[in-house]
Amino acid sequence: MTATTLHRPTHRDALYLLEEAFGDGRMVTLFGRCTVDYDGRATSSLGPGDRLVVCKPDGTILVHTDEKRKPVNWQPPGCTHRASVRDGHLRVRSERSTPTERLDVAFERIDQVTAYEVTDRSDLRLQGSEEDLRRRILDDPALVEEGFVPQATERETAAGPVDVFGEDAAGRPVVVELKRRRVGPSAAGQLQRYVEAVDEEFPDEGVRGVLVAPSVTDRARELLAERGLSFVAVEPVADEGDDESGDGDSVAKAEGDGGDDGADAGRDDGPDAGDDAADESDDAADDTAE
Amino acid sequence: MTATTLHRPTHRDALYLLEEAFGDGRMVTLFGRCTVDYDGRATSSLGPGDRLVVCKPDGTILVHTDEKRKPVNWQPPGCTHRASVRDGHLRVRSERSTPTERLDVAFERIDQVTAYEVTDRSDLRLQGSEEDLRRRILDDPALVEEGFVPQATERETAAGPVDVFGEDAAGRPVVVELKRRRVGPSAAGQLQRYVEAVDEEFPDEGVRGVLVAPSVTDRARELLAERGLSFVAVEPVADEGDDESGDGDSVAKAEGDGGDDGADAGRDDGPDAGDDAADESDDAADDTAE
DNA sequence: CGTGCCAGGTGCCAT
DNA sequence: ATGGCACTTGGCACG
Repeated sequence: MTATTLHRPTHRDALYLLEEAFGDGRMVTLFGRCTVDYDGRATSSLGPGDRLVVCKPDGTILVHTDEKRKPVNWQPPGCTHRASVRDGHLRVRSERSTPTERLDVAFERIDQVTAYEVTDRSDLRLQGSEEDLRRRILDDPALVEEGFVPQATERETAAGPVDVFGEDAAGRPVVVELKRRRVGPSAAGQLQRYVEAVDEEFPDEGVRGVLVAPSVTDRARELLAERGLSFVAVEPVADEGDDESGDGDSVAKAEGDGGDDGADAGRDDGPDAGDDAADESDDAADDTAE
Repeated sequence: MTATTLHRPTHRDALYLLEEAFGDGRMVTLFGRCTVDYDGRATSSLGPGDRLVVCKPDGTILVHTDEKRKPVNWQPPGCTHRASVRDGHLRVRSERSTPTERLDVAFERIDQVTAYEVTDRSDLRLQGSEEDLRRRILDDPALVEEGFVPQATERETAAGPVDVFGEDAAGRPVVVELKRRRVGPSAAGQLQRYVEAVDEEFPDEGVRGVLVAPSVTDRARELLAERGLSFVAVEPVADEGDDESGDGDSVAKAEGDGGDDGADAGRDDGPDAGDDAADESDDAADDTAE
């Protein structure tokens, strides 16, 4: 079996399962009413409430409430988990050093504990990063400007590595800074530091700086102008044509709303199948509840 | 009941539970073998593997593997969850607009689905933030320097709001930038922008800039020196005396290690109770497995 | 809504 | 370990 679950366990039984799971590297989720205390880079305390706690075999621990993407409390990978029963509470403690940090979760009631055997060898393939943008620039340097010739990436300077370094049609050195999304003043400052550094390497050659990004804030634009730097607008991802959507048989829809949604539980958005264009070849073996 | 669980459910049964849970604002966890595809600000795809999926009633969805603190894929609050059964897979789709993003999780096997009723009214109390540091500076301006007189916080300038603005013993304007931890070059740049902006408001008054932080990197120190800015070392949190640790009855210990720990499942670290100094008043009603 | 900035940021890779 | 920086950064406050 790959998932072992206890419902409403005693603290002692929950402890046994945690022992086993921690011992053989299984992932654990706990759900119940608990308080959370953290002390480390900062300090925090959280009163009683129902939360989902996830303990990973790599030493990560996450405490999630019913809101937000970020855990309300956590501990990063590399920590040591311990569990014990004290004062009528099941306590899960996670600690690390450098820096010294400690997280305590104290359950007064445990609704469920589950230990999972996880096997996952797949790696995420992500596109649209700054890395992609760099490849695009190298593929087509004219995106920066006509006549631009890239000569190096990640070229080291006294101010740190420059994304793309090259020269323009007139042979002047060009420093290119890439950003995959809209940039603010800090990017202008970063670019200027690079230009200044390269300028010391090539005195009197009139080193230029170009910021490549989808867009720029007003203030950053001003800063660039003040400092004689240029901006070139380039979308972070190549045109990926049409995104097909539409899913025919929508079921189990949740609006994603805090809570006070009142009376809106209508489930009568049923007959909307067969939207428009034939999208994916998804129209096979549909099994829809109801 | 506050947790409803299905073990090894059919896709159809899992779908029913998802419907209900999405409908009445319960939190859901799914565990099983799945693939994940994302398209939005970037694009990603993840091959088959065992993962834990968390769907929150606020529209958040998280896909966690057995490693790392960050979900391998996710969708932020405010999204709309839908579930359906297609091509022999249970598909959970989460979408939003502005920006348009879509996440699809396709389960080929579901080991467990659970719906939780979450009630959590407690707010996290966090200490050690920049806000705390600001209060300390205002309490004791001499931490910045002898004779410093704060006049405003978050004072607006052309370069943005200044953390603390005031004047020194000689009546010169002082811009104070606060950082709760060790700072790098970007903080120096930020402070310089502020000083330049205030300098335009008070020409010829010799506006000064002070960076207050626990410590500073070498490069940032150089930049500050070049630009005539000062640095003052201040610890982010007031001395909180002694941190007590030690927990006597450690049980269910997990090292926090990738996986290849070989033979180390020994559970014979038992007789280490009663460590050293009498720590907390925790020594009551201890119930320890074994 | 965009704009700007802090965060217990996290993660990755360099020295 | 420290440093520098990208990130589907996330989150909040403000215009």
